Amino acid sequence: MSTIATGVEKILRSEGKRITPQRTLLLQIIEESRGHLDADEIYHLAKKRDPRLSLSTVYRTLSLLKELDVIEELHFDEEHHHYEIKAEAEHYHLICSGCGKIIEFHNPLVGQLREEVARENDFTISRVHIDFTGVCVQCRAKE
Amino acid sequence: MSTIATGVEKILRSEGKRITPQRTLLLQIIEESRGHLDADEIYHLAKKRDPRLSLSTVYRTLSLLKELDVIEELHFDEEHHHYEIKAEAEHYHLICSGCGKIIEFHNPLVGQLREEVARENDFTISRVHIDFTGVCVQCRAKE
DNA sequence: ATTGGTATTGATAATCATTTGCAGAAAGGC
DNA sequence: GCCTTTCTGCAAATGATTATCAATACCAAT
Repeated sequence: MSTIATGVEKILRSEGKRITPQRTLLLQIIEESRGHLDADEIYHLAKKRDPRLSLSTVYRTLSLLKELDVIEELHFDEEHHHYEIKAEAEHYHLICSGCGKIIEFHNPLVGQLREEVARENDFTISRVHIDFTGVCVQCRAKE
Repeated sequence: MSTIATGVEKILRSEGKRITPQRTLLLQIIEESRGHLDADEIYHLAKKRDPRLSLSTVYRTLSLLKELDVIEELHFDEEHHHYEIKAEAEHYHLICSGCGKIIEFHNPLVGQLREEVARENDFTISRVHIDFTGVCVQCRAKE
């Protein structure tokens, strides 16, 4: 059913990995909730559907999916990491320091920036990581 | 002597904080080594000059200097953090995945990008965080 | 200079997120 | 269904960072 999950099954198979209910469930959780959950949140959401699930499995699955390039690990200014399905289109994050809300954005200037910086520094850039921290409209109104 | 250290002393005093040899030493280390050290590296460097120094003091001083906005804590794709003197001019990082080298860069496009994104999303942006991961010339040659 | 009050230190234990070892459970090719 | 090998769950281990607490040392006022 879900486009991403079926694609991932192929990748798993081709790597000699197995398709287990835990992996399927975790992938669903990450996919459905479209966004930026951390390991513990994923664990609790998944546990509602499979109470026997262990946190180790969450971490192991997360690192497997990361290896397979299915999800991406995000390092915001926090102690733990967040994960999201690796989208086709690159995007970046806008984080509200008031409410913690995370907004994704795109902008063509990023491409230009990337090219310029690569040229100026003789670098082959493979990953772009941009996040802006600030205050959203709602939080600004509250202050 | 060092411009930064003397400035920091004022800030410390005005906050009722004390100036201790440990703090002075740690600030020197961070300042001298111009760059992106992690807590443990700072600890070992400092310990050479003051063998009685404890790791706790390193962490405490680091978080104090961060509060005072003297240094900045960087979150690269690693488990631990890196620290650097907060430069007047904002800059961003280019990280070589081959040798770990970190290059700082500036680019006027960043300002444009920031403005556009702020306007489009109704955000007041206060911090910009950009890092590009890739391969430097030297490492590319080796492959 | 001495003192006293409080911030700071070093050593150690505690915490939090994440990882690992191991024995039993279960995919999936035969 | 069987058998091999990967996975899982649990518990214990790890690595980075933070908290505790008694001892020490700044520094402002005497």
